[in-house]
Amino acid sequence: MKYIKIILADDHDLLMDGIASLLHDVPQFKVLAKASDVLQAMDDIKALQPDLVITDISMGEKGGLELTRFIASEYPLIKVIVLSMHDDVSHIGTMIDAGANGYLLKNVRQQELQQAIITVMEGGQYVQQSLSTKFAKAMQQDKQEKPLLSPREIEILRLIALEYSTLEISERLFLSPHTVETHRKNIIRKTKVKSVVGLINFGRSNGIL
Amino acid sequence: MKYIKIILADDHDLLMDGIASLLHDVPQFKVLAKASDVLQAMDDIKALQPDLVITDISMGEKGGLELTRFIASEYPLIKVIVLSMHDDVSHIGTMIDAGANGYLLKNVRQQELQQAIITVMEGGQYVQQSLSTKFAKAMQQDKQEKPLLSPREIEILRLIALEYSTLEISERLFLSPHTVETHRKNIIRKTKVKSVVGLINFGRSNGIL
DNA sequence: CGTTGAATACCTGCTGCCGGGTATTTTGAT
DNA sequence: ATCAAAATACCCGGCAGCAGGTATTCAACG
Repeated sequence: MKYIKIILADDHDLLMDGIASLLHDVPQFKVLAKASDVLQAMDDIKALQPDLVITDISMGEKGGLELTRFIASEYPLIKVIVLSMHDDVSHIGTMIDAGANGYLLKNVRQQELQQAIITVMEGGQYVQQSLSTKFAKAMQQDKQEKPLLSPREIEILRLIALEYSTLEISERLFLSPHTVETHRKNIIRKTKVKSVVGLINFGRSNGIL
Repeated sequence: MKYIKIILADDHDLLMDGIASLLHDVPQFKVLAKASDVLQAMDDIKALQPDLVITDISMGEKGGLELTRFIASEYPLIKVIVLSMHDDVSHIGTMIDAGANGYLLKNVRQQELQQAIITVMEGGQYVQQSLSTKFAKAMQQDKQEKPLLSPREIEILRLIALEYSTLEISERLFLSPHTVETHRKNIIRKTKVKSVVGLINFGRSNGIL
């Protein structure tokens, strides 16, 4: 492989231009295209067949996740490195599950970015140093803990967050209000929060909402 | 003025490196330093006396705002350009009030960044093209509409979002529970939401939380 | 085949949220 | 000096949310 062909996909053009500029310093990195939305990125991938795509986790409407899944299913040979603003551990797992090979924060230094690209292109996975500790801890917990909330409970939690009352939820899901009550109480018990407000906050910080 | 001396302050090192790299293309731009937190930025400003500081609105703990105010009060001759992830109109006003001379989104293109720097250094104000329309509209609204929520109401909304009950809030603010009740009811009336859940969502989408 | 967890449904009782008022004081703007 | 808005405080009534149970059905897993 002579060059590592790279496509950038991020809705922050400045960042993309910046990354592109940084990558220029390494001769074997070749930035083929910059895409600022998911559709354009997909087109570029089809047309240019890159070796690596560097994308943002939150490109407009959660596009980074979609894009990663698209690449993983359609072009499994193409590597994906995800950049993120958030050090939110739950997002890392989601992206890795979706098929990302690397996960970096946007506060990463040039050197570590280059290291990450090399590692990923050699077939490895690269999670930013400052994150790997935190992530490893979360993974251990995952092995012990069960999913905490059942699918049905998550569904109801989402509806609660959309301002539906218990009665409205029961009508929407063709359930008895009692059942919805029970679910909500179970959610509150499991998450150990005090009120609906706590539920919203829990959902946000755990990537459910 | 031979060079335009620039200091970058942003906790996303990658972005800073990128910007620095972009600015290299213009010979009369000279990046003196990169600071990844507010204190370091202040030190650098004192020591190096730049002509321009480019900073992020959300550097860790809302540091961009602090930094801008610091510069405006201590070194009024130094220009400030603010970069932001959000196209949230409310933030623009805050930063301009704090003394920022330019406001750009991180999706700005290299060319517009350079243009913004030149405009600002010539004594002008520069708000990104794609924002100026929206901003102008918001300004017009501001002349008609009032801030919707009063400072006290915002304070209480924040506490509600932190899972405090009415009673707890009243104790915390040394108020009668009745007063807190009144405030909450006024907030709900003003924002036209149905419940606390709606309040949280309102707060999130309006940058209050 | 038995057990376990998820999903369903119901009951009681209480607290706090919420909608509907009214009213005083303080503050800011004109 | 005056007027408007914000902040403070109180009252009443209704119902939803929440805590604490109990119980049945069904699918999954060993």
